[in-house]
Amino acid sequence: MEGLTIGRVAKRAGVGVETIRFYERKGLLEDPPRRESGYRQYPEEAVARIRFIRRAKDLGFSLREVDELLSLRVDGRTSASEVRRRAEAKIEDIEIKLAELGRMKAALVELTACCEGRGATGECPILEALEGDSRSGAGQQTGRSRK
Amino acid sequence: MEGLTIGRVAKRAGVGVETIRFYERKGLLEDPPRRESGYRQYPEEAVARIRFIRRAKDLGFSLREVDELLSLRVDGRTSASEVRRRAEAKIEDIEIKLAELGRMKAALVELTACCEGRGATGECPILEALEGDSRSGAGQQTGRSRK
DNA sequence: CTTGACTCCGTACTATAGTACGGGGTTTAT
DNA sequence: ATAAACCCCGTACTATAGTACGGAGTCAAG
Repeated sequence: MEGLTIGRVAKRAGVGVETIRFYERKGLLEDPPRRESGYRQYPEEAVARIRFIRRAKDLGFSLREVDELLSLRVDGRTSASEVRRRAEAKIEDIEIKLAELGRMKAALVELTACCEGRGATGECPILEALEGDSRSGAGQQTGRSRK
Repeated sequence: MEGLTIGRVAKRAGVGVETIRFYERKGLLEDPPRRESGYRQYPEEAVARIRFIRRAKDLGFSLREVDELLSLRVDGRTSASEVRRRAEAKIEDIEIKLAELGRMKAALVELTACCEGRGATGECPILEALEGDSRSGAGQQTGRSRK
């Protein structure tokens, strides 16, 4: 047999068959070749692509954003400088997420340390830890953050 | 005036009024005291709490998970060791996210460097960068990751 | 003391990201 | 060669996270 069936791809990627068809409809997965019967035939790479989609989604990227990430390549329609610009924008997004996650982790670490000592914590220890620790959004206003 | 109105909280937190009522219904925000008229009166901290919800959500946590994070405190119903256990589990979740984001960032950095040089990139540079770079999920299987 | 902005509440609607269903054809293992 | 398992497609349904609506009451300024 030539290529993977949708079911095999689904199993390897840890998703349902319907999810793959859904991603295809959404344009996140290009339409794979078919055999005469109409059955989809996937190359091995499809699995990595789906795993990437899943991971990115769990990191708070929407499918639209994931698509943007996956489309970052130089081709006829997109120049190298354009790709570079877009990639840099994404890197910035990621750096923000990294910083936020770092702060959140620090707050939780502080919380576990705190748990060690006394028997009861305050109203909302995470927020307290987050505020006491460093200020970068809890203060007055970080600016317009609505889309 | 005593406390903030819902509209003021919304503006400061960068969300709509309805979102705050929604979070209240979901139990993410405890019901604030009211004045005789029925108007909600929020303490200053409510703003920080809402900002936290927003940030955590953007990091890929569901509202249920955010609630779990916010509920991590020692009180009558929860022992210190239990809180510690749960906090540690969350820290692990975060560490996974941090690692994934780090890998994704590295892939994008590689991509921008690549853009510098030649004029066109491969099929899907991000996935290529992710695979060539280090293997930690692209290989065989990281385990059952479906819920 | 009234007018415009704000709040109340319940209900309904929207977008996103899947999941499930069902009637059919196809593959494959026995 | 036949049944179990798999795949096709379109459509419909679900959960999550909001958004919008509308009629009524409240507040703050002129």
